[in-house]
Amino acid sequence: MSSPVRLLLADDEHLIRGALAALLSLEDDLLVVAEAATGPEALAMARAHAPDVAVLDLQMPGADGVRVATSLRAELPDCRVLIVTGHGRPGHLKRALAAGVRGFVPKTVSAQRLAEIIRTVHAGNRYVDPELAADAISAGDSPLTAREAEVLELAADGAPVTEIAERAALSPGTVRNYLSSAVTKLGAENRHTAVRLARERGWV
Amino acid sequence: MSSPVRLLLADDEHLIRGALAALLSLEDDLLVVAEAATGPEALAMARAHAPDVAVLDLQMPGADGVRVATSLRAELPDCRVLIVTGHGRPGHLKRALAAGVRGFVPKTVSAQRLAEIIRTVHAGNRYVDPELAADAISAGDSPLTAREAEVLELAADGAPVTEIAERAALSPGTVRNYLSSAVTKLGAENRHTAVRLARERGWV
DNA sequence: CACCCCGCATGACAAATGTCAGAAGGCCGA
DNA sequence: TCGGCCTTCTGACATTTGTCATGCGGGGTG
Repeated sequence: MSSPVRLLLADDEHLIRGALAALLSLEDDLLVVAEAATGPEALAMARAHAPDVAVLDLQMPGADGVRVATSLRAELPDCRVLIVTGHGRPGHLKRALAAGVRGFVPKTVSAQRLAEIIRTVHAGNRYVDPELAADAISAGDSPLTAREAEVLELAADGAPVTEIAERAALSPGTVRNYLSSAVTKLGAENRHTAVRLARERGWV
Repeated sequence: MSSPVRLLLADDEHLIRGALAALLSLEDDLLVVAEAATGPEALAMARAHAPDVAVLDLQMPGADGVRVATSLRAELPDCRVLIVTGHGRPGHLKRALAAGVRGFVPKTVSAQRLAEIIRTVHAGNRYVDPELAADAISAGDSPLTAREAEVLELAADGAPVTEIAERAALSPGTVRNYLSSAVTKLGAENRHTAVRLARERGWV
């Protein structure tokens, strides 16, 4: 047999990360060489250990999985990235693929499946959970322009228009226009439902 | 040594549940006798296997951990309940304790710690994560009246006042008054940030 | 019983928000 | 080069919120 697949595991929940490390170590062609709890930590660990495959949680403090994947792609092009996620939003998948991620799976898979998928990814193939893929396709592309999405994101935590305008360095009137067009494009009643809809589709 | 502690594991993420089961099985005084992926399933499994300790995820489809705990308390008073959660909101802890839960820990603990805590809970003691406990104490009690909380909850998804009024069978003016007082009590800028704050503190 | 708080309501006012029209400059593809 | 789209702005308007004063009835507590 050839040398084992060297893995980096990143997940902020110690319980999951530890358990996963233990389970994957049972497979004798897999070897966990590093663990991380945050985005930056994952990056540092990757630099230090140059793993074959990085298994990243999508939601982590610091920088999310996709962001880490982007940096990784630049710094360690040989390191394949596999993203695991609790609740898979359609848009995240698209972003992940755009960032050069090779695999995207929900946490509902079993450890056996995950081990197989790690091997698939390591072999240079891609793997995307069929259900998530179907969701992503049916959700379609975002109808929002870059600015509309940006302004909508700034509106996410309920900030008033003046604050959004400040943070986006735009005139308040412009902000309201973008918000208005985003709301109509999404078929929402107001900016807040618009934010929710965009979130659900992964467009923010 | 006495007979092992019989465990029920409930978590909707197969990956975590399986990994956890494997890890806890390594401890020779712990025995996983049942697993479940949803609230109702957890309940059915508990009835069928009468475990000593039920380890429940807080967020599960069907019925959340606290709901399951309440039912369990009535049907199987001898079954101790331990809740594990990803993001621990202060209010959840309070609700859980009120439901007779014996332990409450975040998923950031290690499997070793979890095993110890399971033993603690099985021995009849309680265990609450110190950090979560501190949060809960500092967050204090909800300053909202029942109606204020109700209206705030209905406002959560960005519905306009008229719709909230309809759904709550209240006059629109009354709704606005409740919203207004909730907003001032929470020190928020508007209803939406108020909803977010109340969510963070577990008051909705 | 008087008092106070809560639930519920109304009315009025100021501020924020949603919507529309119009206009200027930049960039890109036909 | 022209038309179309995106970005950015302004001004005006209707609607929705947020806030406050005030009123009435009910359920406790002292």
